[in-house]
Amino acid sequence: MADTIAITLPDGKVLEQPKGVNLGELARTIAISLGKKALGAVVDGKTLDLQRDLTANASVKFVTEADPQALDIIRHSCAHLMAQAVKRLFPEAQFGVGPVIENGFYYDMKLPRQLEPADLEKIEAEMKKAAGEDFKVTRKEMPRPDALAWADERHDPFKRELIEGFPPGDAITFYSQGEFTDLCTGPHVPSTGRIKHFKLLSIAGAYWRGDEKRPMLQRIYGTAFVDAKSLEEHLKAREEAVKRDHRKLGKELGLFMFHPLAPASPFFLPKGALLYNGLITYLRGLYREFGYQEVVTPQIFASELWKISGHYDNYRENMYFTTAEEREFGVKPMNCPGHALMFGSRIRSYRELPLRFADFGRLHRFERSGVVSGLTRVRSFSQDDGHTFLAPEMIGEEIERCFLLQRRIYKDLGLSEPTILVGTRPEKSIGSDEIWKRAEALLFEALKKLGQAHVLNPGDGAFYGPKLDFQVRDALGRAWQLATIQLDFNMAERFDLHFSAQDGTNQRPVVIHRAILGSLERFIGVYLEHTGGHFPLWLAPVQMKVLPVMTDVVPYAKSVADRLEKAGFRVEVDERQEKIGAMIRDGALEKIPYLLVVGAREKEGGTVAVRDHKSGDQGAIALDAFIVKAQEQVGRRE
RNA sequence: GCUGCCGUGGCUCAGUGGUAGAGCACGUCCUUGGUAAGGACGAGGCCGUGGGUUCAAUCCCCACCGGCAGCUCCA
Repeated sequence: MADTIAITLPDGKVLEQPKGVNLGELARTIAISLGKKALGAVVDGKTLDLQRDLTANASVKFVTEADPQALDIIRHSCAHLMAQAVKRLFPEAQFGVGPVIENGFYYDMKLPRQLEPADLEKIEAEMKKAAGEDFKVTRKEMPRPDALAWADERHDPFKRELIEGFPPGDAITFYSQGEFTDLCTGPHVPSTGRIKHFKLLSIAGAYWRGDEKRPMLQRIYGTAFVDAKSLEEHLKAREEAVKRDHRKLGKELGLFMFHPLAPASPFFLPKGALLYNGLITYLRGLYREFGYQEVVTPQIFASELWKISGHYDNYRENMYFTTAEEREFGVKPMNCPGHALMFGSRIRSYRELPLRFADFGRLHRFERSGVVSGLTRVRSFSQDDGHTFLAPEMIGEEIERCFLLQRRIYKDLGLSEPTILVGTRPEKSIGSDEIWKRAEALLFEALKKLGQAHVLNPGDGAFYGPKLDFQVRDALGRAWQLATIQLDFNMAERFDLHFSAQDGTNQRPVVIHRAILGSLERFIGVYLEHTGGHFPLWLAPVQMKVLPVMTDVVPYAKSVADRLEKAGFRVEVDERQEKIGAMIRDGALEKIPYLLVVGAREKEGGTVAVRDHKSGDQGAIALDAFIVKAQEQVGRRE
């Protein structure tokens, strides 16, 4: 009985097999077709190669192209295939790491010369060749000294470093395909012929081990899919994403611009300013509802403030400084210290709490030149910033309030669900264990109460308290933090803030920092990509444009625009002597929600022929009726 | 900041060691047109900036400025 094992299949069937049965053979035993289709197997929850043997009872599910694990296996093997091709073309190549990432894979390598885009095609061609040779992929374990010898023999210091980093007792595994062998834990496809649908995408630099003090390697990004259609779709989606790039849309729609004399600092053009201020007006309405009081605070503070707040020690290299009358001043990178000064400017009572300050103040941060990008990472911006000063027992309720505000705003703006990251206590932190535990528990409680999905990000809290970050992705799949809710047990201490509690004692307030859109700039960037520039009626910089069919009706078009303006809409009239088709085309390209065509017929009947940017020609409707409908639509924030 | 790439009319982009082109946009004129581009003519460029190589540089080299991708960073 020791020489057989029981294998449980996904359908519950149990197979008795000799001990040491090979997974590939097992697949063929179950069905010839499965033997052909299988790429690997999930054994007791772990994904393994088909060449592995089973020595104990196990539950086994074979991975075919239909399974989600297939993609990872294929991509990882594709990274190896790429390395094999590179090694053929550049025998001196040294390799770093080549992992699977969200939409593909990459491999870092040191090459004798800089790669050019044309090289990708050559490498790809070589990959196709190696795949066509359909090498069997074999796994073998090596003792540590042999593994190190292998790395040295290949003159591959990076691999050597990786091997040295492994725990001494562990088996070190290698995978070979044809003439190529690589250090790897696998799993991999059974043979290179199984990798069919792939594409190399880009070349970039990347520091060895992500450390900017270590050498920079060349990184090739690529992707692979199980079938041609998925690959095609993915490549197409990438192209589409480029069309939605907010920098392109912002230029095309005349929303904002940049100038070399103010690097990384957006200029909002009239239409962009309408959008910007429209968002602020909207937020102000909510602030009244949610109990925030807006304040206006200085732009520049004496450096003493930044020494109190800790920015001078921790954040100085990201700040702008100036000296006047021999006194050093710093431009604010954040609003919180200013708010702390306001809170501390007089004796505070528990009756005033929670005290909520909101601030749209302009912030400046010196971001390193390589990190700035469009509206998503800028040096001059404004946040929908708010700080609540409150007694510790109010934290739970206040967090919930922040959540309600966030949900309301994201719903009104039609944003997709953000990923919520919970940053818990980092290694370097201040405050007692008790208060941290309590604060973290309160965050989790609020998440639970509201049924919010979230991801744990252990140790990612601020040094002064735990936080929630709300992440969304831009058109190119890059993640951006928009909202944040942070608990702060530090500020009251540093600024010596206190309030008179009900029992007559002085107590330290806790501070909650929160921003819902994050920065207006970044939000507009992400929102542009989210909407593709098709803003809802209530936010559109130009909500409607009146198009006269011929010059005779321009006066009527103007009177229509006048009525609409009086009804509160942002309207333009196309007075060019163009054909109606051209006006419609241009209006559509400007992504204006409503185009109102007026000719003799409309003038006669006091109507407008409505063209909805989503559904096209809607026919004529009385102007009054249109105004009512549009106002209702604005009210619904559609 | 690091690695690489890029910088030509307002925009999108061709192009060449002998001081420049297209389409769109713009202007004028013609056209009075009904749901995604009517026509003709015209104006518009220190070819990012500064050095160098050369008889000659928008083109080659260097530096700087700005942008893009990735890395690192985002208290």
